[in-house]
Amino acid sequence: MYPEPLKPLSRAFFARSPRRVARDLLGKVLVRPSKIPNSADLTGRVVEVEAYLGERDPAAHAAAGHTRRNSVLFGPPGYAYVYFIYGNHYCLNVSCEREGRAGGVLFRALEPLSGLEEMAASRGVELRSEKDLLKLTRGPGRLCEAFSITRNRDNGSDLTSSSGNLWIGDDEHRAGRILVTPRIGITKAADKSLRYLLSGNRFVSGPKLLSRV
DNA sequence: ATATCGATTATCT
DNA sequence: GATAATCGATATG
Repeated sequence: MYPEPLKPLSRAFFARSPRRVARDLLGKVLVRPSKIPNSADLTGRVVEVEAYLGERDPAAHAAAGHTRRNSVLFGPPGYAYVYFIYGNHYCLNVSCEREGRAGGVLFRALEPLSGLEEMAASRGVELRSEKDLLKLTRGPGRLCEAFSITRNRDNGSDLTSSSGNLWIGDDEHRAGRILVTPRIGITKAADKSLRYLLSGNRFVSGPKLLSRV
């Protein structure tokens, strides 16, 4: 299934700028141990992320300063920041930088690898054709629903521990060509190019990249 | 194919 | 009271 066994990423991996963490997260694997006995863990390869820079980034939740909601972003690196948005969806980030300095990376899309049936059940979709795979983890709200990620369960959990119930692994997969574009779904600082994605991967969210005139 | 809009709630002004 | 790091449904070319 994987080129190499999955090894959790180190704390030091996340103790860097969100830009570098975001770029290096492409190709890594998000892991949710299955809650159903004897069934496959939920795993997906990271194919699209966005960097959020901290208090000086108007689009970042940290821009408002330290609040109860965003406190994970100001804590140590490698922890899950999960928030609820539009009354409907959760989004998953991982904290970066160091304690006291906010920064994070938003997971925008995964390529599902294992546990697809359980993901489909959580998403309420039927897997009839190849195209249905795109409904599982393409988009930040969708991937959270597929992995049953909620604020109550997952906000503040350590993503560097393979004994935790959500973590990020490295199987030494080589990421392909990386594209950098402006972030999407935001209104502030929408011009900054802080979205990183694997070129040509069909699980990347958003409109297809066309040559703009 | 792209465009617009409603859902539904935590958070902040 | 307004807004939001979204999604899915509906409308229209």
